[in-house]
Amino acid sequence: MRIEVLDFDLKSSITSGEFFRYEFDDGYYIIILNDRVIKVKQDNNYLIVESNNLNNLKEIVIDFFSLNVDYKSINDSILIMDNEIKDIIDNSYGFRIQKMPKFETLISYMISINNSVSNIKKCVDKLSINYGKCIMFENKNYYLFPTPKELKDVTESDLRDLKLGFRAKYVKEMIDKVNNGVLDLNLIDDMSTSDAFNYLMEHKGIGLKVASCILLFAYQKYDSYPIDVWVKRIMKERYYIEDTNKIKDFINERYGKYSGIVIQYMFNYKRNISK
DNA sequence: CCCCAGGTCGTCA
DNA sequence: TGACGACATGGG
Repeated sequence: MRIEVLDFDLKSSITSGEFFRYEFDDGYYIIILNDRVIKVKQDNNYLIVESNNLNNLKEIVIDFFSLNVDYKSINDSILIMDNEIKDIIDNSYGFRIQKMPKFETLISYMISINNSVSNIKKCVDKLSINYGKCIMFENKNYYLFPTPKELKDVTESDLRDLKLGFRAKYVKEMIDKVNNGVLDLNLIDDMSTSDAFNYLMEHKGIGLKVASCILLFAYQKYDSYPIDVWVKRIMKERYYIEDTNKIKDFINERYGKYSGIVIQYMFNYKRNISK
C-alpha cells in the first residue's frame, strides 16, 4: 500500500526516542503497534506500507504519524512566536509526534525514569515477549505490547527479573490500578491538560516528567512539555535560564499551545547534534 | 571506579 | 516549597 505524505520524514520521526517498539531491517522500519505489525519505508512523498493486518491500515498509519496535523502551519506559528529558533525548526523539518497507545505509553514512560532510551526499549521488549501476544509476519515472530489483562498476574519479582529495577514496584501497582479501574486511561481524553496532570500524578511512579510525556505522546496534548536534560542545555545556552521552574514558565509563555512540539524539536536537535 | 540515562519518592529543615 | 540521597541496571 502507498500513502502520500507531505512535510513528513519517517526516519527522524520514528527514531526520535519517543516510540520504542520498532526495529530497522533491510530498508524498512518494522513497527509493532496495538494489534499488528506494520512494515514501512519512505520513498520521497510516499510511504510504502505492509502489514499482517490490512484492516483500516491506512487510517491507522495516518493516525499514528499524525499525518492529518498541519505541521507546516504550526511551524509558521512557532516562528512568529520565536524567530531565534529558526535553525532548530529547519533541522526538525518532517518530524512529527507519534500517537502512541495509551497503556503502552503509561508503562513505557514509568520505565523511563532515570533510564536510557536503549535500556527502556529492552525492558519494553522483554515485557512484550514474555506477556504479549505473538504475531507471525513474513515468517518472523513479533510480540505485541501486553494488555492490562495479560499482565494481571505479574508480580513485582517477575518485573525485577525483566530488569525493571526499582521501577518494578510502581509498575506492578499501576497494572493493578488499571485493571481495577482506579486509573481509567479513557477519561483523560476529555480532561483539560491541568486536570489530566493532577489525575496522573496522584499515582506513585508518575511525576511531572512522566505525566507530561504521557499527555504529549498518547493524548496529543501539545501544551504538555517534558523538560529533560537536553532541553535544559538548550535553554541555558540560548536564553541563559537554568532554573527548571523558570524554564517551565518561559516555555509556556513563549510557545503556549505548541510548547510540546517545540520542546520535541529542541530535544531532537540537541541529541542529534551531540551524537 | 567513575558518571550518566527522556526522574521520583521520602525525609528533613 | 526546596534541597538531597536512594534507587536498579547498563553503557561509556
